[in-house]
This record gives sequence, C-alpha cells and structure tokens, in this order.
Amino acid sequence: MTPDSYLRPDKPVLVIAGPTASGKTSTALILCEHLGGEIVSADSMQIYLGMDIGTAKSTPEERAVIPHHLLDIRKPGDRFSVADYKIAATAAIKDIYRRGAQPVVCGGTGQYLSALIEGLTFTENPTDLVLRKKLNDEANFVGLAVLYDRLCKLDPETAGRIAATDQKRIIRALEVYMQTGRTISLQNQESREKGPDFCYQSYCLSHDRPILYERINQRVIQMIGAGLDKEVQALLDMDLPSDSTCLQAIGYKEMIPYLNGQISLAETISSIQQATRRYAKRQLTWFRKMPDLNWLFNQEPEQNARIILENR
RNA sequence: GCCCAGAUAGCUCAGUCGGUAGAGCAGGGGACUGAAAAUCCCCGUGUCGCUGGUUCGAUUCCGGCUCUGGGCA
Repeated sequence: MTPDSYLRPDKPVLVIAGPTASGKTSTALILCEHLGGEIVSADSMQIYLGMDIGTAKSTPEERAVIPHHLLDIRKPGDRFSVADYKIAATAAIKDIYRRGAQPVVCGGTGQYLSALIEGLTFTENPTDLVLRKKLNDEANFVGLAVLYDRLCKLDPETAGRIAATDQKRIIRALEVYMQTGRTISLQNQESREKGPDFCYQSYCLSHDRPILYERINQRVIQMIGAGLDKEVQALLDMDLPSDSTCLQAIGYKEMIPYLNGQISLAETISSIQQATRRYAKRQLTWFRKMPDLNWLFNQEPEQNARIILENR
C-alpha cells in the first residue's frame, strides 16, 4: 500500500471545527452514527486524563458507542506538542481508513487543525527543555530585548514577523537555531513542502456572537454544577509542576483561587465565563483565515449533520 | 413639599479656568509552525439628561424642568 492510497477524494476526512460551545461534538457524533465514523479529537486539553468536565469531553457512554481517538492519551503534567499531535492524528486517521471507517476530526485547537489540514511536517528534534529554560532565565535576567536583538541578527526574517515582546516565539526561534544551526524560518518553509496526507472536507460551526456567548455562559454554569471544582482539586492533589500545560486550561486556572478560598463562587464563574468568551473570539480569528472552511451558522447539531451529509 | 449632590462611551468615573471630551473595565479586530484553552499586537464620536438664557461660541456659566441618590419634614 503506497502512502498515496490514503488520499481519498471519494471519502475525504470530515473536519468539524468551531469555537467552544458551538456544538461540534454533538454534530460529530451524529455524523459518525450515520457514516460508520470514528472521531479524531483536535483538542489540546482533551488529551489529558482526568480533565473531563472542564474540557467538555464526550462521555464514557458516547465513547462506548462511537470510537474516539486522542482522548486521554497523556497524564496531567505530561507535555504534548503540535508535532506530537500531527503524528498521532495522522496515525489514527490511517488506522480508521484501513478499517474501512470514516474519519471525523473534531476539535477547536486551531494550531492542531492547521497542522493537519495544511499538512505541516515537523522535524524529529525533540523539545529541548533545558535549553528553553536557560533562555527564559536569561530573558528574565538581562531582559527580553537582548534576546530579540540576537534574533534580529541570526534570523531577521522571523524577527520581523514577531513582536519584540512575544517571549514565547522569540525563545522558540532562538531555541531552534541553537539546536540545529538553522533558522526557524527555513524550517517552517520546508515544513510545507510535503503537503497534506489526506483529502479533507472541513466545516466550522458557529453562532451569532450574543448567542454563542449565552451558550458559553450556560455551559460554564453546567460545568460547575457537574463538579468542576472537584475535578480541579483532584489535579491539584497530584502535586503537578505549577507550569503544567493542563493547569493553564480555562476553567482550571480560574478555579485555583476559589479552591484556596481567595474568591467567591460567583466571581469564579464570571471569570471562567469571560476567559471562555475571549478564547472563543480567538478561535474564530483563527478559523476565519483557515482555507476551504465551510461555515454553518446558528444551527442545532441535527441540522448541521443533515447539511453535512447532504453535501457529501 | 423643602434642602443638598449627581446626570458625560455598554459599565464605573475623570475632565473641559467657555473653543463639541478621555481613563479603567467590558467589548471589537488581528497574529499564530514543538507551551496554543498558551502567548503577543492593535482599536475609544459619545444628541456630555431635556429646555431656555448669557456669549462670536455652552457639555462647561445662569434659570427652569425631568430622573436618580441622600437628608429634613
């Protein structure tokens, strides 16, 4: 079997993108029922075990009926990157095709979706956390401007593209240069040479802003009712490093001051709602620029699924 | 009923010694290649409550009215 045999214009990978609380998961589940499909998650937080309520993960019952991939594949505190995602999602989709089923990618992490749909290829160099820490320490000691100046000399193209205040990207760019001796701009350029592994048919679900925000507000209240506080407490009891990715998740980081008795429940709910609304806005910004996305507005999951099935 | 204080951006308020106004928050737009639910950048025109008067000119000063607080009856 050649790699090309996974390019299936007759049976493209379905992609269901959209901001949080837009109805992606419900829509994807209905599609899978009708098509003999399996879900490949594209969500940077649903990969973690024990983060169920706050990430609105499919329930065990749903997962018993429809196979899900890339959920619960890391322990809280573990690291995961877009490069890891690309490899894992690609493998999952090939596996689904091999079994004659329909892959349905579903999630709201724009970076992961882009890596897949635009077919980015990542090198095999692992993240060098020691080097990254050294650079972060240096930035905190001598100032970020010194590192930015260095990047301007080593890789003016990248330096021109990113803000002088964007610590994460400045450090990542220096990191790549120090690790490989090559610029990240060159590496990014090469990452596009191969192209996508699959054919895609992509949808983005959304709602008018006031409706979306009301759905978000309601969902946060539901999560609190479902015991989000206990879920977060369980993570805290694991004594994870404070910079763990999972503790940066919305609904989790805002819950910590509440569990420490520093803010009221009402304040906690408001701050989670606001953080989620802002997140949804950023997601929409990302999706607006993604190529070949079909937008479906203000529909319930059943209607979304029907439209998508008719379009096949 | 009387006295006092307010009324300016979606909200809380500042300000204009008279030349049509600006902060915080909320909100909006954008970027994004190994932390991405992260990180970073940009964005402030609104009958200055209504209505008369003074003035070249009033959101600003003066009068009346309306509403909202507080106080006295």
